[in-house]
Amino acid sequence: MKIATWNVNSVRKRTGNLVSWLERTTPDIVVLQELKAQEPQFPKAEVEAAGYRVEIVGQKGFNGVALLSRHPVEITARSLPDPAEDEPARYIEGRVDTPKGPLTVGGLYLPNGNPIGTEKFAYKIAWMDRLTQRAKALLAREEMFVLAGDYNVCPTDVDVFNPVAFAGDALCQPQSRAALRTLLNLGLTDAIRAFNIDGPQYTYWDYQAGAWPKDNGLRIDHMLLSPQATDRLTAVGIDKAERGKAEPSDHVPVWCELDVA
DNA sequence: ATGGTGGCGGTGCCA
Repeated sequence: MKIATWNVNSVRKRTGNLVSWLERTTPDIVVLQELKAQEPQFPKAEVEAAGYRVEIVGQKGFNGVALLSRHPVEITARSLPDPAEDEPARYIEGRVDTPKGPLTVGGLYLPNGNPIGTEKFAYKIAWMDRLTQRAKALLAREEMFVLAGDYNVCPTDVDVFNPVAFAGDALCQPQSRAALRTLLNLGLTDAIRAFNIDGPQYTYWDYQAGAWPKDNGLRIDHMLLSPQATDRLTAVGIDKAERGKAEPSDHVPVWCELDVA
């Protein structure tokens, strides 16, 4: 069972890249972020033609998440619990059956939080607390789950090409990192670090200032696994080559494989 | 060289 996450930065602009990547890499379940589209604007027919069921939580112009699955899926949430009336489209969660029991996949687009010292940063931290509560509820089931997406947090300075320049950024704040550790310390595993214990493993390169050719990247897209999922984790990857293609997203896909045969 | 890029929507906001 191959599970992937990708912040596509506008699904309409990325339809070609997305479909060719789906057809080439054939993940079983994919969560997408930053659709920047409402549900009717999503290229559903193209993605279905590639072999996927499509579930969308859309929003006009900003945010937007989706869950794609090659298998029957039950959507279990379209936001984190206790959403505000104007809750942004940042979370989707589904459940599929496997020979080893149910697998839940949550797709999330965590608030950026810049600039620090504003209500935007407070909202980020509050959203991380809500995500942690959701993780606790899922952990109580003692089943496989994966919380995947754009976390907008660089866990450590190793995950930042220039830690000094980013010291004041919301993605690198001690409070942001502490909130991510609180989530991890529930007993979750950062899948990429389970196979790559050190060194840069970037998933994002800014469009500006030649960040990609200079490899000035960040690791902000993560897959956090429950113990039951971690027990079946066999491989992980970052599809870095997507960043070098024409009209790329500024993020690349991150994936993991679980042996549930 | 205090800029630079990209997406949305049709101006400035967001990342």
